[in-house]
Amino acid sequence: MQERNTLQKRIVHEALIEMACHPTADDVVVKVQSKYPSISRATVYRILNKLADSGEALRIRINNGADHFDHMTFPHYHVHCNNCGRVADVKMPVESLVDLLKDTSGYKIFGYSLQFDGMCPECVKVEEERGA
Amino acid sequence: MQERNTLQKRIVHEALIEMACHPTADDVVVKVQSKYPSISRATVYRILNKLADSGEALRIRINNGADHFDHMTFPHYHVHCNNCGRVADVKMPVESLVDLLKDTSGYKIFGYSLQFDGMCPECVKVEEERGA
DNA sequence: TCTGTTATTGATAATAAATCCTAATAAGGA
DNA sequence: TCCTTATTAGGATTTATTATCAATAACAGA
Repeated sequence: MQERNTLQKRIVHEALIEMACHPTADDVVVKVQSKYPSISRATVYRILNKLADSGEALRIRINNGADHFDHMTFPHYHVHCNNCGRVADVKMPVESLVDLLKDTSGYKIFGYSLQFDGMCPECVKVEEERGA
Repeated sequence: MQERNTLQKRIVHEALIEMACHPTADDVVVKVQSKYPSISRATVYRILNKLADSGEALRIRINNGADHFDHMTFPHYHVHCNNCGRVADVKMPVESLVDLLKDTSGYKIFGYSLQFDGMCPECVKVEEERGA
């Protein structure tokens, strides 16, 4: 038996899809508890992590604050307002990244951070040796 | 009197420059305390934050762990190894981002996150009104 | 050089976010 | 239905970081 389809998983995933904004885990807890008061905070965190790991959701890390989550529909980027803390989608083609300062979306852009996730050559090697 | 040039600031900044890796705040605390045992953890955090705010250092947020810091020399990106947790520089031109999967650097790239920091139109407006 | 102001520090308490722990629960195969 | 075990609830705990505040020390001016 691999993975179980629980009420909690369905409700959390559904809540994330419904929330068009970019909620923090805690936002999701509040939302979900309005429908299902007995759900545990740890459960919501666990399910959100699983969704993020499987690629069904995106985790957005913000300086000086909690992680935000985003139901993945299409590849896109995010702007974080340093003032109010809100996170919004950016529908900007990657190619124009270099023209950041000319952005006319109404956002004042101070900077950006790009981070790759993967596995370094050393770890790839170890993994391969273990597999072989 | 604006900003004071203290021994602590000099030592922390110097340590960050010396550390070619991408240390966490705690790594820097350990390093700095080897030279200057009485320095406080809070002081190191405070100074690192100031460096990051002023653009002299870069804060790199990693899933599931402490922030890493990087002495800024030139614009570049980072790879985080999901396996060992190490962070390394990526000297990849932005233009080739779309060709991620063809990357031949030896890293297995699973994904990336790009995040802008700035101020949203609503906040820009409020700021302007307050200033005027 | 001495002195006063105040930015900064050290030490520790406090906070925030997320995870761990474990008994209880319930999904779903037989 | 029963059994196995993945999953949950709920609180305790951990980890990273910040707040607090008295003590210290930069540095401008006398």
